Amino acid sequence: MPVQIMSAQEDIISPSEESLLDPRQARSFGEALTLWFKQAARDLPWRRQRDGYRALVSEAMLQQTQVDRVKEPFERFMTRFPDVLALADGSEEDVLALWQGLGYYRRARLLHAAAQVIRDQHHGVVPQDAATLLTLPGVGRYTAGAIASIVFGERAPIVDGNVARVFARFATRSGRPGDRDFDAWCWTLASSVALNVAEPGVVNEAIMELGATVCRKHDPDCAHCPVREACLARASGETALYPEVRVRATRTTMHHHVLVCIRRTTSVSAPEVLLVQRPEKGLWARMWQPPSLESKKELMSGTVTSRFALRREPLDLQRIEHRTTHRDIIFHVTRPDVARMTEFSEADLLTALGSPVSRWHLADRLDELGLSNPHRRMIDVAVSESTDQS
DNA sequence: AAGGCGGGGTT
DNA sequence: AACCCAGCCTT
Repeated sequence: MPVQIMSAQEDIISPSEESLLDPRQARSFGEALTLWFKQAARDLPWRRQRDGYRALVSEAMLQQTQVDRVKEPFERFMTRFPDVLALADGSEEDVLALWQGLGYYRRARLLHAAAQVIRDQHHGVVPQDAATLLTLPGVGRYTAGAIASIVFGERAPIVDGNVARVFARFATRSGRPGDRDFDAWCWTLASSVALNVAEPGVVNEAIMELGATVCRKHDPDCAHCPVREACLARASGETALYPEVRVRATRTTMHHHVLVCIRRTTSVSAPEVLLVQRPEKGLWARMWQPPSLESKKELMSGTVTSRFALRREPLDLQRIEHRTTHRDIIFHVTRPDVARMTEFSEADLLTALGSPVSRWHLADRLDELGLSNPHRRMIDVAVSESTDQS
């Protein structure tokens, strides 16, 4: 008998539809996916050896980040912090540096904090059950369920973007991810799967893998889907209609007026760049960058130079556009003439910018610190041009 | 419940 | 140019 969604009887208190796979159908669904996964699974770094720590690190990196972008940073991270105690004892600066380029840098600090909780409250052993994992910083119900089920075999459900897409198509369920009813339906369905299949961790990972490689958002490869016979969207040719599109946040534009100061203490020494640490909260929290002013609108050149405590016009101004999901940032990069560096007071400059924490750092060792990609790039450009001139 | 949080690949 | 991604935390 093919796998089919069965509607549960109406709940008097909650009239919202609750769909469940009955146990027999869940087992059939899981069996098909298990067989498929065992021959179709990609070779990924965190799958080669399974343990709680590797799962914790990989799942943190994979939050809202595509698999291909995580492979290299994961290997780097595991080399530098091979176990949870090494991570817990590491500095936040090193952790942020290793997170370079991954984005959503708060994840790095939360992972660091989680490692310290594990060291201090769990005898240095990564918890193995979803309920305890859920108490760790940066670990939500998806991450807790993923580690508990995939590594330790717990019957814990997981729903990520892939799972939601597979379920929505399989059952032609209307609604959009992020919508309360839709999300609750997904978690209910995931629970009925986890509770009834032989290997819940394998099936959980298989559903995600299916969503990532076969049941793709665009151009799904239904011909190679192990559950195509039971998929309602496939039957009606409506895979493109599920799930419904998520409502998008509006994007705002910000202007960052950046001063890239480069010095050489002697003519032969390597160049150094002046860096400040960003505030505790907000964009690129506690990461390093050249001093800057941020504003909604572009500041006049005179305003910038006076606020920067510079008496003369800067030599050049480079415009760099950087876009993220939530904002467009236009960097206006000013590079003071090295010969004029003595004409302003570094302390006055930093006071004017409200940047209490600063340091001169070797420009060829930026990989020791956490810097955003655009800041790293603009420093590299400035250093290479200053080297050309000398 | 809604908004903030990166960056790059894909369409 | 717009979309999305192995989500989570804060307000």
